[in-house]
Amino acid sequence: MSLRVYNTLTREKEAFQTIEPGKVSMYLCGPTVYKPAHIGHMVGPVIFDTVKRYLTYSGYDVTFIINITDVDDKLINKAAEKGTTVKALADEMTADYFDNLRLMGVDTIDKFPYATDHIGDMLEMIQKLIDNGHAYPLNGDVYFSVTTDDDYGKLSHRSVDQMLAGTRVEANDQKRNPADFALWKSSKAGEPAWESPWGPGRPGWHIECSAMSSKLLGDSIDIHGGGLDLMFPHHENELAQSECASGKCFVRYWMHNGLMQSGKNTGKVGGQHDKQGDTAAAADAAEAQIAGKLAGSAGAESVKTAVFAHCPPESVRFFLLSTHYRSPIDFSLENIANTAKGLDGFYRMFESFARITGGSAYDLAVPGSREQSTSLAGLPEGLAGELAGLRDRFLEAMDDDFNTGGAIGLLFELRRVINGYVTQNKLEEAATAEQKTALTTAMTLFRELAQVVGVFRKPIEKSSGADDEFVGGLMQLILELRADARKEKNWAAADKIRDQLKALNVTVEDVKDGPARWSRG
RNA sequence: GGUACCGUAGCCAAGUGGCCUAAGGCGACGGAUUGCAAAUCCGUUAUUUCCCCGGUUCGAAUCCGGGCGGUACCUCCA
Repeated sequence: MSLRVYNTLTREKEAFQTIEPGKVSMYLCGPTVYKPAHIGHMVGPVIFDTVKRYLTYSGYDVTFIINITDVDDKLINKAAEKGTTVKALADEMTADYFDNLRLMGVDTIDKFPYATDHIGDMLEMIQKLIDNGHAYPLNGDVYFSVTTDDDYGKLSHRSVDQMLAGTRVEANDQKRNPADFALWKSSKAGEPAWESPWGPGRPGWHIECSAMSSKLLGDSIDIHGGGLDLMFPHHENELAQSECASGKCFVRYWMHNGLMQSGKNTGKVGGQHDKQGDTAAAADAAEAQIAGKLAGSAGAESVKTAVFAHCPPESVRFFLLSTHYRSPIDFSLENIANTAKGLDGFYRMFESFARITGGSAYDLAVPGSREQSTSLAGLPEGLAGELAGLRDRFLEAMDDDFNTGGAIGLLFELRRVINGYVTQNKLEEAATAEQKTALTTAMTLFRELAQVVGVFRKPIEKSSGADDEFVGGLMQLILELRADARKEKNWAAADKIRDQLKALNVTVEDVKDGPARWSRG
């Protein structure tokens, strides 16, 4: 079985074949950095980070780029509103975006190009489009002429006529066709401006992605990703510009992820771009609600304060990946809490592993490629068979258009197999060297597959309270007193201590021999 | 109005022509274990069924048609 990818252009799953053997170029539309990142901004990066991980694991050499759009009308307006400069605002919001990506475990991006660093490339592309008759200047602006492109509309599968049918188009426009879109906009006084053959101005939306993609990855790339909301007009326009400029196929596989929605308050919470006026307003409203619900305060707020304060980033990542990337996903605290409960079982498995082997599951040397996958030789036959079967199913799921939901289901099954091995052989009580080796091998395979989807890579920060010397000492004392009571079969006292601690959100677990375990939260 | 997507158990969710007498998680119930718990393991939890109605097919959750319900997009400039 080999990799198949759903291509928005053809609306079909296609066998994955790269332009250059063994190499993959990926471009994902990043944010316009005019406000703090919201939870919807994290969807695309997490998904495509996972796509890159799997491609890398499968042996490809992947180059992955996410752009930062740091010049745009909204940015200009917002900066003016806040009494700051466009640059200062963009820098601040970019830093916030990066912070959130890091917390989500998104760290496979090779480069974040900034639109303002590539104005020259954009001017070049615009000039080329004018030269070959696909664009025309008009009063200091430059427009792309959609009627010169026979293919226009092939991505979103609609014709220019259809698009105009439902919209109120003001006819008193000098554009050749109402559907023509701006490549370059003349600037008004006080606005950020760059010199151009058509006078001072700034790039239109869309051109930055075309220019940077072709500059950094070449005229033809393998994968272009983004939220479903970007399919039209953004990607359609990018596609038109790029192919008209280069005369080559712009993108082999267009991949669009579903958008996040917020429970009852349905509607878009956010794709990767919130560049359109009306939808941005709707997104703001939805976002304000979420932020309000989560943080107890209204208004747009960064993910790290609005969301991560309530649910660990790993649970959010796991949640995003537990459904198919093309499906919409409902964001709610309840759903995340459900996911978090599932994760707890994995963390406990790691703790059990540490008790038995004396080592951390996180420190295992994990194979980074499918070819060098963990060897199951020497394992008990039944165990090896089960693990091998689950690995095959996991890879099959990922090969089928990155079915992370199915793959994560297999992670749960893997957990059950490992826990079963531990329980059946009573490894917590005593384990032979051979059994420890077998357990370590099984855990290595688990981590190998988990890192493919980017989870369980680092120990989570657990506020167990054990790191606090005072609390630790206190707990030790309390549990010793309880152990004494249990020795005397004074169950009333022992249960009272355990119940009262439970009321304080401290869970006590008795262990057959040795001190009881406790955890907080 | 146009263009798409979606509708699987109490909830989340995979599966998109036969291996489906439909993964997995959460929850619930029963058992092992425990002084009792917790954790873990085992079992049960959609049983002419995959929103409804028709059709294609030897065979459909999966394809086609029609309903019903939900969602998104139809830019910038003005």
